Amino acid sequence: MATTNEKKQLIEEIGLGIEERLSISPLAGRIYALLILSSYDGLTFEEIREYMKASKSSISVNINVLTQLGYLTYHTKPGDRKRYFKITKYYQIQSLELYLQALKKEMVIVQKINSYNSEHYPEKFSAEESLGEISQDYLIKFQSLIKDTIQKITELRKNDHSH
Amino acid sequence: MATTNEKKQLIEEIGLGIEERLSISPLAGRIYALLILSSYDGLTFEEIREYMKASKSSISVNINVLTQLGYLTYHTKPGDRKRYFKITKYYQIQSLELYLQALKKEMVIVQKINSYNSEHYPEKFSAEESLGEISQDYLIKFQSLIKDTIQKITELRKNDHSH
DNA sequence: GTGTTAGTTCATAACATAGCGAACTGATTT
DNA sequence: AAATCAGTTCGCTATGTTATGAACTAACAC
Repeated sequence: MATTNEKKQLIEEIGLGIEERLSISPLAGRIYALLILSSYDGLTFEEIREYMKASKSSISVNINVLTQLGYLTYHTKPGDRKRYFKITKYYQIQSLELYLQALKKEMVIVQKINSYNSEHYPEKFSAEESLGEISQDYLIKFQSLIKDTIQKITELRKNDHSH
Repeated sequence: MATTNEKKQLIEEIGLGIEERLSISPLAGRIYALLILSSYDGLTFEEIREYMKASKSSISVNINVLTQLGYLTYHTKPGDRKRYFKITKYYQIQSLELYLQALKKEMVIVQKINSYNSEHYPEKFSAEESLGEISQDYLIKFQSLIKDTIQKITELRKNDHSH
C-alpha cells in the first residue's frame, strides 16, 4: 500500500468534510476517508494505524466510535485474529441519508417559524405567505429527490451483489 | 416585548440549528434566531442584550461577527445614537444558499473519489460506474432545485418591497 | 470640561475535546 | 506457564472556544 501524495491529500480533504458533517473527530473523519478510498477487502487495525501514524489508543477509540455509529463494519478471516474494517454503506447513500435527516429538522423549524409569525405578526406574515409555501414546496421536492436517488442506488446494489 | 416561554424555546431550538450550520458561537446563533422572530424595525443592542441576558462584550463581539459575515445589518434613526439590527436575508434564502455551497463542495469531492477509484480500482469502479452517474445526476438536479427556489423567493421579495 | 451614552477591546476564567502513553486484558502460541 | 498478539481503558496534556468583567474610547449633552 504505497502512500501516494495524491491519496494523502485526498484523505485530508474528504476527511475534513466528513468530520464536519458527521460531527466526529478529525482522526475519525480521516479513517473514514481512508476506507472510502481503500480496497474492498478492508484494512486491518495495524494498516489503518500505519497510514494515520496515530497511537493505538486513538485508532481504537475512533474505530469504535465509527463502528458504533454504524459507519464501519469488520469481518474476520478464519485462523486470523485480525479484524478487517471497511465502510458499511456506499458513501453516497450515507450522505443522502444525512441530508434526509437534516431536511426533517429543517422542515420542523420552517413550520415553527411560519406558525410563530402568522400568530404574532399576521400582517407581515400574510404578505409573505406564498414564501412559506415555496419553502414547504421546495423541502417536499427535495425530500422526494433524495428518496428516489436512494432507491435507485439501492436497486443498483442488489443487481451488483447478485451477479 | 414580553418574553414568552414559547419564544424562548423557539429561539433556543432555531439558534442551535443555526449555530451548527453557520459554524458560529451559541450566542451568535441565538441572536440570529431572535432576529428571525423579531419585528421588522430591528432590535437595539440593549434589547438584544436584555433578551439574551449576556454581557455587553459578548453581545458586541457576536453582533460584529454576524455583521461581518453578512447575516445582519443595522440602520440608525435621525437624532438617535442607537443602532437597529435586523437580519439581512430571509432565513429561507440563507438556508438555501448554504445548501448550495455545501453542494458545490460535495460535487468536487464526488468527482475526485470517482476519478481516484477509476484510476486505482478500474474493475471495481466499472461495476459501479452507473452509481457514480446517479450521484452526479442527483447533485445536478438538487442544484437546479435550489437555484429555482432561490429565484422564486427573490422575485417574491421584490414584489413585496415594491408595494 | 465633566458626565453620560453606546458601544469596543483585552486579559482571563471556565469548559470541552482530541490524541497520547502506559498499564491492562483476554485469547492464542510456544 | 511465559510470551505474544490484538486491541482496550485510563489519566493526563495540549489545544481551542466561549463568555465574562474591567478598562477604555468616541460622540454627544449639559
